[in-house]
Amino acid sequence: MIWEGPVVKSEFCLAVHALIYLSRSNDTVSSDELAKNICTNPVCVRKVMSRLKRVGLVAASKGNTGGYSLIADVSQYTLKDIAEALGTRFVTKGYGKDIDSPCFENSGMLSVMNSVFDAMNTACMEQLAKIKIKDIKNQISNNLREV
Amino acid sequence: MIWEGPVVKSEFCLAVHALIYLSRSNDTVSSDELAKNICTNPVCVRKVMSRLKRVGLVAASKGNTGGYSLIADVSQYTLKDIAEALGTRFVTKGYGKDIDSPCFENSGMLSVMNSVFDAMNTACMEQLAKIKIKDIKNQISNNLREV
DNA sequence: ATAAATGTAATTATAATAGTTACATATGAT
DNA sequence: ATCATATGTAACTATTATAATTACATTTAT
Repeated sequence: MIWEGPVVKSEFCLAVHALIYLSRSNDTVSSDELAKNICTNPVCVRKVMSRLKRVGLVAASKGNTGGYSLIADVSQYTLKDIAEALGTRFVTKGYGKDIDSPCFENSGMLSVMNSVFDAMNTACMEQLAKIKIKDIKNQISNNLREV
Repeated sequence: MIWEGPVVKSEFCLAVHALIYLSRSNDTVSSDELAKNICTNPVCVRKVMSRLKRVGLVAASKGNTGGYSLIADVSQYTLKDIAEALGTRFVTKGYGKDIDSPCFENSGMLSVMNSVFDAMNTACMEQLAKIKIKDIKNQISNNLREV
């Protein structure tokens, strides 16, 4: 059975962080090591990484010397690639929590607003398509230099 | 003292819904009536409407015959106008919940990701600038016709 | 064999959001 | 004047969403 829950922003961040960490390592990296570096939990790491693996963004190996590693040069991947791999939605659907309330089911308001949220989420994805992992890495090193 | 909390998506929806309701009414409308129509709470309505009032999108009057009413024709307002009036952020900042964790404060990762979120939120706003209240009203009536 | 890794279900803990209560203030109607 | 009824907003509670943890099955190099 495969885990198919909704994927939220923090998992997107985790993925970006992990991919950059992997790109700096020559060896495979375990979920424990990644978790320590990202200040999160190994299980959260594995949940995210297993999704990246399914889409072919990373390789995972089990056993004593196992862990995660990159398949190709990740620098050219865009943030959109990552978001799509995870199924992240930055603007969720739903009219607050009253999705099934009688006020909306007949007014059409819900579906209209949902299409607005879809359009916004698409706009987010287009924005992410402009940003490559490489760009994030460059900005980080720039920041470090300033410090 | 003025309420300055974070404004979330559901409050944006509430505002859109309320403005459309007001545009169909000739009289002033109380928060009770609006709440009933939007399936929410009168206090939530008042919190949102008081923000719209501060920006001049609606008028509010107290007393026996009081309530909310439109100042000008709201049809030409865009959804961006409403979002800005409320201070709604559709893509929040912050790297999950670990904003102050030691993993980010020195890496620059947090500020880099925050600028990504800012860019996404701006993209959302630009998308909303393309949509007028009038468009939402038209779509609703179209939907009603189909039913 | 076994130690150590991933994969994921199930549970618990925490944070974000929505709803409610309470009350101060204002105002039109009588 | 007073009274019923409206907004404005703080403080609290309830609910939902998200993150972290526990547990364990599976895999694999040593």
